[in-house]
Amino acid sequence: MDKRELLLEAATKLFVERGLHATPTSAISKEAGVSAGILFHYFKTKDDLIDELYVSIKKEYTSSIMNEIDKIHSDLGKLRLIWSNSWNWAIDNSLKFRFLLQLDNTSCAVRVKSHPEIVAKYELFNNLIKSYVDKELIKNMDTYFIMGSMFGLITSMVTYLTQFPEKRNDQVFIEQAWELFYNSLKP
Amino acid sequence: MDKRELLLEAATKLFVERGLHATPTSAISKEAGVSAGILFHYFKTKDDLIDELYVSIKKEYTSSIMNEIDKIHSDLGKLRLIWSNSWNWAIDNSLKFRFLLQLDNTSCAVRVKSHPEIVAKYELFNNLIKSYVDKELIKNMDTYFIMGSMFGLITSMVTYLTQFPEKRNDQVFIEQAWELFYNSLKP
DNA sequence: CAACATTGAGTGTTTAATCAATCAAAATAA
DNA sequence: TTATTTTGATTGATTAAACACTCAATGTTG
Repeated sequence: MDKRELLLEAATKLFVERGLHATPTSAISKEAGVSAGILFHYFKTKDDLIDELYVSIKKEYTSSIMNEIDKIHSDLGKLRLIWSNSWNWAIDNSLKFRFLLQLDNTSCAVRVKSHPEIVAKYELFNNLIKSYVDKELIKNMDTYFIMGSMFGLITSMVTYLTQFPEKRNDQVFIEQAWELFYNSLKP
Repeated sequence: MDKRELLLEAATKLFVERGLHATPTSAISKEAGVSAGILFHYFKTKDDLIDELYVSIKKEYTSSIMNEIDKIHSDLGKLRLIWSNSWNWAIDNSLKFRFLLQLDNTSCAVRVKSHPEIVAKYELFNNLIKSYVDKELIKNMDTYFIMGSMFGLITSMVTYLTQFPEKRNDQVFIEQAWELFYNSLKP
């Protein structure tokens, strides 16, 4: 198996479990089952590994948000799909999601928080929101504020579902959470 | 001035600016303007310092939430005060708030995330929400989910206001943000 | 064989934590 | 009051361990 990928996976796990400050590169290579030296063959430095890991996960997440969006035609349906894409990805990839959360709140750690591909995905989403505002489907507020509160609600939903996993398939809960989200946006 | 306090302040600043993994104890004592050794006079280990810092900040935050709540008598007024107490504290103490965010998303780092005093404050808040649910003032959902989404929205509001500080005194924005929050909770 | 992947012992540096030595101030004794 | 002792705060040089990263040697593949 691809050792680079093994290293990234091991790093994700350990960074989330122990934090950046308590995961030496030696622990990462050990967890990945490879030699200590090979890490520096694939990543120039530990910080480079962190950067690349962050960017690759963020890409994966932002890509998943718009998944199958073209299959839905109603505006509200699209919004609901984005909502469910978001929290489903976050729960199916909770380690990766928690890694993002951990790093999004430091000014440091990741030197490259934006990346053309990621920015483009955000722009796509932002434009969709803008069009919804124009159609008066949602509140007329700064679209970045709207995006932010959506991510805030998704984070809280993921935190909650991580604590109570049985609720994930509880249709009543899912419906209520969506309503909570959508009501916050309605004009 | 109290050197213990100086150390905690310096640590907050550096942890947020550089992250836990990139702030040696020597940097903390230097920033605080004290000797390297004194840190270990006040805190047994670096991890102890992190723990104590987390608990003290969390206490401060949870205490601020209910500030002057007894001066307001209407239910909705209380909820709105809690909302504004929360985001005002977070913005007035943005370093401390970002430190909390940073650590709340790691399973590690802080070994003591709960503390009787903190838990008590949460319970107080939780009971208030419960009474609101009973009065059908807000949605009938799990109160912990409601609390969580409130913190999610506050976090996003703080992130936004940090980026656009001029909005803090924009009454239209403040009103819209409150409405966004309250609409998400209305039955 | 050539090119690249992989190893793990080795290197120099940084780190948390210690500790003997000062210092200031308070408590006690004369 | 003054002299003496005790206490705890404070220092910074020191230490032992942990760390990121290197590299010569070895393996693998086409």
